[in-house]
Amino acid sequence: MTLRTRFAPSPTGFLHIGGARTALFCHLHTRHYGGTTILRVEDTDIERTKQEAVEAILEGMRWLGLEPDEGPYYQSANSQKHLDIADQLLIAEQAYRCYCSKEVLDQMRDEQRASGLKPRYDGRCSKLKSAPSPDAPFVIRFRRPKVGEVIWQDKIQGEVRVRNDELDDLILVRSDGTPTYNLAVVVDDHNMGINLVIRGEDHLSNTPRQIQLFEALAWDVPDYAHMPLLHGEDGAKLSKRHGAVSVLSFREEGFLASAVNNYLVRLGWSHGDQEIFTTKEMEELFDICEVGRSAAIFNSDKLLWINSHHIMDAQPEDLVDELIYQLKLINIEDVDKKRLIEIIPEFQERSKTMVEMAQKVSFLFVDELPEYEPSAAKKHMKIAAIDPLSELTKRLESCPEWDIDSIEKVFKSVLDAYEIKMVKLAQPVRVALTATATSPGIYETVFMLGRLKTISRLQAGVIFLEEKAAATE
RNA sequence: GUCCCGUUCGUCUAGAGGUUAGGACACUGGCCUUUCACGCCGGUAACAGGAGUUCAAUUCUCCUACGGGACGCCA
Repeated sequence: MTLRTRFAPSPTGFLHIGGARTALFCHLHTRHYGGTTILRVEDTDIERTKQEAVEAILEGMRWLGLEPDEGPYYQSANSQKHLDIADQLLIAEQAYRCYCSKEVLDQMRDEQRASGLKPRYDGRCSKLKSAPSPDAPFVIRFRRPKVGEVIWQDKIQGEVRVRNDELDDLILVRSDGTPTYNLAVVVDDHNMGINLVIRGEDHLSNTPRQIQLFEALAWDVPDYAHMPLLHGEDGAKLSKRHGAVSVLSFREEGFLASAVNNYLVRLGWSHGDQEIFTTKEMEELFDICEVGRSAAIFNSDKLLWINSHHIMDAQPEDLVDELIYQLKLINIEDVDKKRLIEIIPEFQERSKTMVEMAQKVSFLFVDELPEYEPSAAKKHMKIAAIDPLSELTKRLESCPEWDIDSIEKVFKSVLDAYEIKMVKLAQPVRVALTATATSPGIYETVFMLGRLKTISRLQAGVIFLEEKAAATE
């Protein structure tokens, strides 16, 4: 039997990091076993459904490379099928009409809570022979088994048992005639041939009810795997309030999709001492059965570290589009892609994010360098550097070739002529060329910048120093 | 409140009835060095508490504490 899994988000907002993790685990486990992934939008609550949300979820999945093999299907498109099943249950007396108003139910729950009971429907309408009045509004409730228990072998949680008397008769069809989530899921999972349900642990308590429904309908019960939740830094379930931002904001912040996936897969799952995984490795190695049962806390430091490794390990060709994207955000446009690919290797092990990389390469593309960073200027732009710097400028200007070796020779010759150490020359040059105290190797920096910009920035550096010297006299 | 689940360094995790309780992030000392990084070597740091089973428990059982989830005509 081939594996069929589904990711079933409700379209009420963007795809956040917790949802992404569920989608990822679904995707990886299914790939590992050569199955089929299905995306099904759980939009049975029309009120709360937003079309933009569906788009946002899709976009998030696309970015992470988690596109489903089938779908998106919309649960609302199957309403009639859901209702037919409800009718079938009604006829078989496995369901009944309940006429209790919301007020009555609220009051009942309040009373139960007050006397220390678990709030749940007491089944008062289950024995009703007829409607209290001909046009009384009603919901359809499932007549659940009262004795015994539901037991299933959860792929993550192990054996789970729930006594039937802990449960109540859940609503299958609302008073407005629309099917509820619990009915829809069971019918759709069955119709779509889903044989493994991977979802968050917050659904654990729905599972026994759904199993009861499967059994009442004499359908095969799928396997279940309930993932421990991902918590925010404060230890509570992720929500809009604590950092459950759209996964797409990670792209904005310069994270690679593969790094985000890598980070998420290590929350609850491990493979020996390995920390860095390519997407391919994850697909080969991951198994939902190996996932642990305790919740993890989101930690951005580790994500950052993993991202830096994915940047280092990437091919420049695979980074260039993200770099262009980030450069645009800081108003650097129309850069030559080929040139970018050539310079990227110099920045890969210096950038933890693509945002950082964009900042670090920006000195190569701007016409006007910003003011020198005060601390860099103070530390390295010393008056003593005037002569070596202007001499270097001259020699670079007349250097016959423009390659790393020739540039190095010019530097060495200036060093010899003035009997100074490399730092004394390299750092002032770096500040003059980049306005900062950090950059790739100085020969590489000079080479990448090109002769024209190098010479003019060095000249500007000399002038800066001369003015400083004049001012201190 | 009721039901369910969880608890190994600050964080993510490995681990087995007997281990110097391993790795990673973060922090930190050093090396490398033209800067920043990368890399390398080292350091600090954990089995929530209490009973029981056992020659032996952090590992098995129970209780407590703490944390989380669920208790909707939401999904």
